[in-house]
Amino acid sequence: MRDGKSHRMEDVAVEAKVSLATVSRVFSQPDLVSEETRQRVHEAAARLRYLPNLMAGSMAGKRSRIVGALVPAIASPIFSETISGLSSVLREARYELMLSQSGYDPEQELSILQAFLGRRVDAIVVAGAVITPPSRELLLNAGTPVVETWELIAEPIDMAVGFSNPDAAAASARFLIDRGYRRLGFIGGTDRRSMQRLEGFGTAVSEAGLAAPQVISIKSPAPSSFMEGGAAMERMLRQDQKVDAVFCTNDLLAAGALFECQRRGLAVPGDVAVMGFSNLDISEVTVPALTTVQVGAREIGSHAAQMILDRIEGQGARPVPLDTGFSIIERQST
Amino acid sequence: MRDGKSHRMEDVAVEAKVSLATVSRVFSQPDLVSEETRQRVHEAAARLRYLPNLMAGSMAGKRSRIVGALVPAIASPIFSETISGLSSVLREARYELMLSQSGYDPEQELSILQAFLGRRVDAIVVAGAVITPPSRELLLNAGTPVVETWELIAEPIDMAVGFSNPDAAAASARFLIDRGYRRLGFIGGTDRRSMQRLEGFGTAVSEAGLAAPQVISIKSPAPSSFMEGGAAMERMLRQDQKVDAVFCTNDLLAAGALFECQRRGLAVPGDVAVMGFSNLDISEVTVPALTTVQVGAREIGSHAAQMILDRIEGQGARPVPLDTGFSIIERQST
DNA sequence: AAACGCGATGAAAGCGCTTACATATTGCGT
DNA sequence: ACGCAATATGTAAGCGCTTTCATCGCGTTT
Repeated sequence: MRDGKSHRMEDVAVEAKVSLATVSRVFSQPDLVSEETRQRVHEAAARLRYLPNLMAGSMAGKRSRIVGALVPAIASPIFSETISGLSSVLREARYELMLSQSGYDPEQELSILQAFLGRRVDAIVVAGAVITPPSRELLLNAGTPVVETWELIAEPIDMAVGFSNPDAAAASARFLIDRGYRRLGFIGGTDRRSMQRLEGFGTAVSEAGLAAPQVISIKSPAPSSFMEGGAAMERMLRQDQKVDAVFCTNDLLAAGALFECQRRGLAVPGDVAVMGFSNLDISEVTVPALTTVQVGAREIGSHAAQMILDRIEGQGARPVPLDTGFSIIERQST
Repeated sequence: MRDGKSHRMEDVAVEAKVSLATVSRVFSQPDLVSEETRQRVHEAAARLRYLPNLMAGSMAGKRSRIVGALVPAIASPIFSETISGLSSVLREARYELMLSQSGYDPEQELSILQAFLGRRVDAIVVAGAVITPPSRELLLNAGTPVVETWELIAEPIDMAVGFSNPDAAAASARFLIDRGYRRLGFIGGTDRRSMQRLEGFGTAVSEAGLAAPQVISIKSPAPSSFMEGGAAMERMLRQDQKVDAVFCTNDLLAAGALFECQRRGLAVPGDVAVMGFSNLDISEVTVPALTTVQVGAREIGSHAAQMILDRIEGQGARPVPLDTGFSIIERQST
């Protein structure tokens, strides 16, 4: 420990009686070094408990081996599988994840993206974030690879991996209609993805020749809590137009709605059917278990990571948006 | 854009007709620069869309302004509030969060900590991780500030913020006993915190002169899913010794257990009471809502962040472990 | 035996910042 | 009017790596 500081590559070089450059090669391009030297260097490094300073490495080399991920809220389970998938694949490739939450605030969003760029992350993954025009422009100018997820953006900034929200919602509507439900309700937020789902849902309903769905919009910036689902279901039930099935834009809302029904002694699906979205863990265990839409949250994350790696390591062209699809999982709530 | 690369401080210096050092000062110690120059530099920077390279800054200065956080699983809601609290406070102080998951694997844990140290993070926060001896030794030698959370470690590596798991569990046992329950069950994992809770719980039960609790141990490395709670409850009910109240080491297990009871038509709390731990969102909305133990998950995170900041910015001495306490929240499930 | 190619190593020039330290400028007391 | 402390700015030495380019042996080729 040189005077309280950790050892540098040069200390290892001295210890192993080779040059600084050789030590560097041992760690980053081992084939260029003879077996014997390589071993000597490794021993010296171990003796000194040497840990390469990757920041200095990033500085000299071109890459930081850090990927920034931006989510609306870290504590929301909606995106956590995606982040987990992202993290796993990145780690394996020796990249690290820098994570930040915007709290649905456009200014925070911009400031976080700036911080990421300032740290010269090799890529940025945006999980269902707002992406306001200033943020968009910042990213377009920066030239850093960007992956937008959870939707198939019409004009992505760069890369995209997700599924068609309108299609998934339309399929859900048709599913409910096929099951015989006729008076549909829709509970969702006001964010872009919710609106897209509403659009698809509404279209499918009207194509089936049914009355437009009863819509309960949750104004909260974070339309994803159990409580809000419960409150929305309460409003839904208070309406004049009675519904026989309610589609919620995520499983948290759906579970909240389901619990609200239980609290009121309503039978699900007898009195009203409830359908969720995302296939979170919770949907599988409630009683009744929730019919929902599987969207491969984790795969979205791992694909995003893979796209980034392909782009950085190979110099592959920009891939087309990747459609991860969706499928409806039928359970007992419908 | 110098030939595809982003601008450097020197470009700004030229544009503003000042020296490199002055530009640096404008960004890091603005008081040292005259109002007029400062403005000129800011204008030049804006004109060039200059974004300071914080990595280079970290390299030259002493700090990376990055904090590493290690959790067992990113997708587990148990620690996500803690991480969120951590992230919020750090961001405000212009620090970034580097997040990684060990997947309960000691080797991963070690490798992640090495990666953090290699990146010269300014501090490391460990959220209820395993901390195997090799990891521990690594951190002890590194000299990087470390915060261990979610328990009051006897000999922390460095700093600690959390609560007494045995005490919290003992209080839970006494709570159930006070409510008249006599044949208690305990559902938990085999990780250290679960074991501590079991110990506290058992002690309180025996001090009350009751028979030892029926224990169902979940061997899974990630003892935190709804499914596991359900399976454990099923085993519990299949035992000879009948129980009238079951304490679960987290709300996910408790909710899973509750749903299992619903599935079997058992009344909660009539036939069996269920109590959880952590006060996750879910505990508030199930029917019946779960009695649980509030542990201030988010505060643990924000306190950890504050400790780190105090330590880094001030040169405060190592603070004593911070006890964030706990409190029992009585709801309808008991 | 001179010329050549090749693998292994070293020397040195950055990467884009921060920060002493040195050097002007300015205002002020006397 | 002169000296001195501030105040403002510039100069240059790193921070710990990566990487190009040059060098040095040596076994081959003709």
